[in-house]
Amino acid sequence: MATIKEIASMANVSRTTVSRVLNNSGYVSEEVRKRIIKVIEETGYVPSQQAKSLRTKKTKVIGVILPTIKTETSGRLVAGMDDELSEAGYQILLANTNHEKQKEIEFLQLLKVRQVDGIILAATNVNDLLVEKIKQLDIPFVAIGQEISDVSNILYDDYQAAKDITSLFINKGHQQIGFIGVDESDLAVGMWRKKGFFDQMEEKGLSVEEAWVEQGVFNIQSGYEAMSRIIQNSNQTPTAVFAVTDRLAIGAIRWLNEHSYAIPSDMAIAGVGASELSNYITPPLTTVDYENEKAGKEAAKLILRQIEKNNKVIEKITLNYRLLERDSV
Amino acid sequence: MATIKEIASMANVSRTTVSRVLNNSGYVSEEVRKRIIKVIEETGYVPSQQAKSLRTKKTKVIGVILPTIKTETSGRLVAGMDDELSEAGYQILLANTNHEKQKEIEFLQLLKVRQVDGIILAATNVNDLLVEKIKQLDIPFVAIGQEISDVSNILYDDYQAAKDITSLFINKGHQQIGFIGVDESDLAVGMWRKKGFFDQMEEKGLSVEEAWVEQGVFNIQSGYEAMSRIIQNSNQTPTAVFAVTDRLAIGAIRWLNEHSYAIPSDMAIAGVGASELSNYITPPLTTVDYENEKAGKEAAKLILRQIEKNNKVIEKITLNYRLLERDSV
DNA sequence: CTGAAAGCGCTTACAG
DNA sequence: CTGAAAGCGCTTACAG
Repeated sequence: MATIKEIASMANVSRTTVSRVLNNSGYVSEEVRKRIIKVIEETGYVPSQQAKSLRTKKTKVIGVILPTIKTETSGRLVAGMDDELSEAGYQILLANTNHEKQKEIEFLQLLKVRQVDGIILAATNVNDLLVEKIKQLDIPFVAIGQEISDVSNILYDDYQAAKDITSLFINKGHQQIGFIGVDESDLAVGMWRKKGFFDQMEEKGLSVEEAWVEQGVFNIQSGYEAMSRIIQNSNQTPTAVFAVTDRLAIGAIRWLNEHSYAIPSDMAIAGVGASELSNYITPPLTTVDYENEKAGKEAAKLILRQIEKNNKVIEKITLNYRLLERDSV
Repeated sequence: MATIKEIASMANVSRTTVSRVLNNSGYVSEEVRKRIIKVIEETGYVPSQQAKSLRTKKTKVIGVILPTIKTETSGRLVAGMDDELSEAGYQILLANTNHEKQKEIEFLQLLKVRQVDGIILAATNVNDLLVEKIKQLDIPFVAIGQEISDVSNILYDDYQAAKDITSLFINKGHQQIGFIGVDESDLAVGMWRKKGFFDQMEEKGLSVEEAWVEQGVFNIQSGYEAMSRIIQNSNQTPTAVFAVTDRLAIGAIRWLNEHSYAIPSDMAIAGVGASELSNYITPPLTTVDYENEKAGKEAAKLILRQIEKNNKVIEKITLNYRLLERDSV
C-alpha cells in the first residue's frame, strides 16, 4: 500500500498538501489539486485509517455488545444498527458475550482500548458493577432493552405490552390465566412483563392460582416443560397461558399439541417477540412485535447524535410495539 | 487514558522498558518489572491498540462480509467464527452487503483500508470482478459456501446433499418429483443443488416434467407461489417436491396446507438448511443440516492458520452434512 | 539489563 | 496558497 509520503513526492508537493485535498480542508490551488487527484487515482491510494485514527482520535467504529448473535432478535437489531451506521460511514465491531455476565464488563474495556467511537449494549441484566463501569467509561453509550439511569436508553414497553396481552385474554372471556416467565434478574423480560400480567389481572379482579405460574429460561424446551408442570400441578387448569417469550410459548404449544389439547379452545396461548417461527407454527401464535430492527436503528441514531454533540446528551426512547392477534388466542 | 510515556515517568524508566514488560519481550530485571507492573495496575493503564497496530501492522481484527445479518444462517456462522476468533484474541468487524453485489467489492477495499488481519466472505454469487479483486487483495482470505479457485474455501457438499434428498424421495416410492430452485448465478444453491437433483433422477431413470420445475427467491412467499404454479401448470401433479431452501419448502407447505393437501401422503416436501422453523412447522420438515456454526468455526481456524503462516496456505474444506428425516417425507 | 532515537502514516497549528 | 515540523502512542533495532 502506498503512503501519503509517496503520493506527495509523486505529485511534487508536501504531505500537508496531499492531506488537504484528501480531507477537503484548507486552500489548495486548482492546478495542484488536480495533479494530486490524478496521482491518487493512478495509484489507487487510500489513506490508512489506522494512522488517521491515531491522530484524530476517531475510528469510525462502533462497538456492539450482544448476549448472543445466534437469535433472530440479535440479527434484526444489528441489521437495523448497521443500516443507519454504515450510511454515516461507521462500521460495527462485534462483541458477543454468550450470556456470560462478566464478559460484558471485559468487552466494555476492550472496546474502549480499541478506541471505538461509541458503544451500544443490548442489555440483559444490569448489575451495579456494570453500571459503574459504564459510567466511568466516558464515551458515547446507548443501552437497549433495559433502563439504566444517567445513560441513553432504547426501551421496549414491556409493562404495557404484558398488560395488553392479558387484556386480550380477558376480553376473550378467559378468567383463569397462567403465566410462564423468566428469572426476574432480567428486569425487562422477567420483572416488568410479570408485573404487567399481575397488575392487569388484579385490576380486573381476577386471581391467579400459584400452580399457574411457572418460570423457564430462554428456549423452547423450557416452555414445553413449564406447560407440563402447569397442567400437572393445577387444581383447576387455566384456560389461557401468557408466555413472556415466543420460544416459551412455542414449547408450551408443542406440549399441548402432543397431549391433544386444542388451541385456542382448550387453551389459549400468547408470546412476545414476533419471531418468524411464531407465524408458521400451528396455530399461528398471538404475540407482540417489538420491531427490533427499528430499535437497532434508533440506537444507532442516538449514538451518532451523542458523537456529534460530544457525548453530552442523554436520551430515553420508549418504542412502540404492535400486538399481533393470531389464531392461538 | 494514560499513555506509555506517563507510565514510564511514573516508574522512573524509559518507554522502551515499559514496552518490554507489556509485551514480555527482552530482558527486564525483576525489580524494575515489579515497579512497572505496580504502576500499571494502579493506573489501570492499557496500551492503545491503535498505536500498536500502526507500528506492528497487526490489528487483531477480522473483517466478515455477509449478504445479510438477519437470517439464522448468518447468525450461526458468525457465532461459530466468533467462538474461535475471540479465543485467539481477535474481534469481528462486520460488513453487511444487504445482498448488493457491488458492496462486496467495496467492503473488500474498506476492510483492507481498516487494516484487518484477514477477511472472511460468506459468498453468494461469484463474479470475475470479485474474484480478481480478492486475488489482488493479498491478505489472508477465506470464502464460505462458494468455490473460488486459488483461495481458501469452506464448502458445503450441495451436490451430494441434493442427491441424497432426491434418493430419499425415490426410496419412499416417489417417481414424479418436482423441484423449486433459485437463480443459478448462485452456484452453490442454484446450480449444484439443481444438478444433484437432476443427476439423481437421471441415474434412476426418472423423468421430470417441465412444469414440475420452478424457480424462486430466498423467502417463504416465493415458495408459496412456486408451489402454486407447479400444481396449476402440471399435467400430472408430482407426488413430491424438493425445495432448495427451508424457506421455499415452508412456503410450499403453507400453500399445500391451505389447499387441503395432506403432507406427506398427497405431497412430500423436503428443504435444505435445518432452520429452527423447519422443526416446528406442521409437519416437521425433512431437511439437511449444514452445521453453519461449524462452518464458521472452520473458516475462523483457516484464517488464523493463514495469518500464522503468513498467508501462504490455500486449503479447501468440504464439510459434512446431516440429513434430517422428519415427517414431511 | 536499560535507554535514546527512529519510525509507523497520518493531521494540524504555525509560519511564510 | 504551500510546506517544515511536531505529535498521536506505540515498538524495535542499535548501542552501551
